[in-house]
Amino acid sequence: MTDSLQIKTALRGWMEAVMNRSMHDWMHYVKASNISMPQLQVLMRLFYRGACGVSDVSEDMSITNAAASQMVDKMFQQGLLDRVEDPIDRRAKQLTITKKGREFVADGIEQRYLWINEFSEMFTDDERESIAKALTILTEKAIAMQQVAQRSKA
Amino acid sequence: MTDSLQIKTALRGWMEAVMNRSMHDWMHYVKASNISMPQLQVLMRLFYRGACGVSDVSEDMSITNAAASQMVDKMFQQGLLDRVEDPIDRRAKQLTITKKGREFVADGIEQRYLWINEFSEMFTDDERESIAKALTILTEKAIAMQQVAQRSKA
DNA sequence: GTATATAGTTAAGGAAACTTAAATAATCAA
DNA sequence: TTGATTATTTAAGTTTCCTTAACTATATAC
Repeated sequence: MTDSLQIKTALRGWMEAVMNRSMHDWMHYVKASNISMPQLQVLMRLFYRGACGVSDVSEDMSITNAAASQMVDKMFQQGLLDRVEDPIDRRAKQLTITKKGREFVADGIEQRYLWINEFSEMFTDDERESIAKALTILTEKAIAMQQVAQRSKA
Repeated sequence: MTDSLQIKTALRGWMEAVMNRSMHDWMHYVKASNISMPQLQVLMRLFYRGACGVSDVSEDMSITNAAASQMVDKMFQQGLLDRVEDPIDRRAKQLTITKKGREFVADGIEQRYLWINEFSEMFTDDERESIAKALTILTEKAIAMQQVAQRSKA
């Protein structure tokens, strides 16, 4: 299990180095726009995980349904998301991200990843190959794990 | 430059898969406490980059000095940071994170990284070795790049 | 020494994100 | 069909974050 400890340590080190910067960059991106951090959280949920209802938002963010409803309404009026009646359960609403909302998130990702371009130039060819390979394996497993987690929740 | 593209893609894939989860986890951790997201940002700055003045906080967060001063005062009263007069320049204050503040951040990191422990069990021994090696190189360079960026700013 | 710039604080007020409580409307269970 | 549950909304009010404007105190330039 020494190997397990080694990879844990390596992962933590890497995450620490990169997370702060990334979170910081998001906050700046958000501040420069007229979208708030909580609103970004809603957009991210819709961007990455697709349509959901108002109460899914409130659950995701640990706020009351009332708060989620108000926020969603504001975002609807700003054209960041669409809100239509669920044809199957007419009490519920289906929220989907709009083109404008999707572009906001995508541009944020782009901007945050500018440093990746710079960063990527810093390696030798040997390093590049092994790093790309390692990251690919990591990413696959991370996605797999996330899917399992989501399925077991539903 | 095809190799450069490959590593860029791999990095982005990894970041996308993992960053969201991590940011989401931070927000939950913060919401469960009585510390706000902006306050966490201040704590993170002090935690990772050490002591600074009030105007460094306002610059870091892109808010006015007045706003920073108010927030710092609230956090001081909550015992999250210390605020003493700078002996060299008596107009300025030196802000440092307290034990309580440091523990809050450290516990957040711990909690957020629980999944890393689970995640780390998912690899074969071969994978572990190459991944740990790759991540170590990545982390070194990331830290080096950050330090250069900070020095060029000062 | 006087003027100017810099670091921080205080006051007043606005906008946003919450909360609880009460209401509406659709679904489900009997 | 009646009663209970569920999804969402609305209203009223609180707290936090932030702003501008005015102020204090120290440092710096001449």
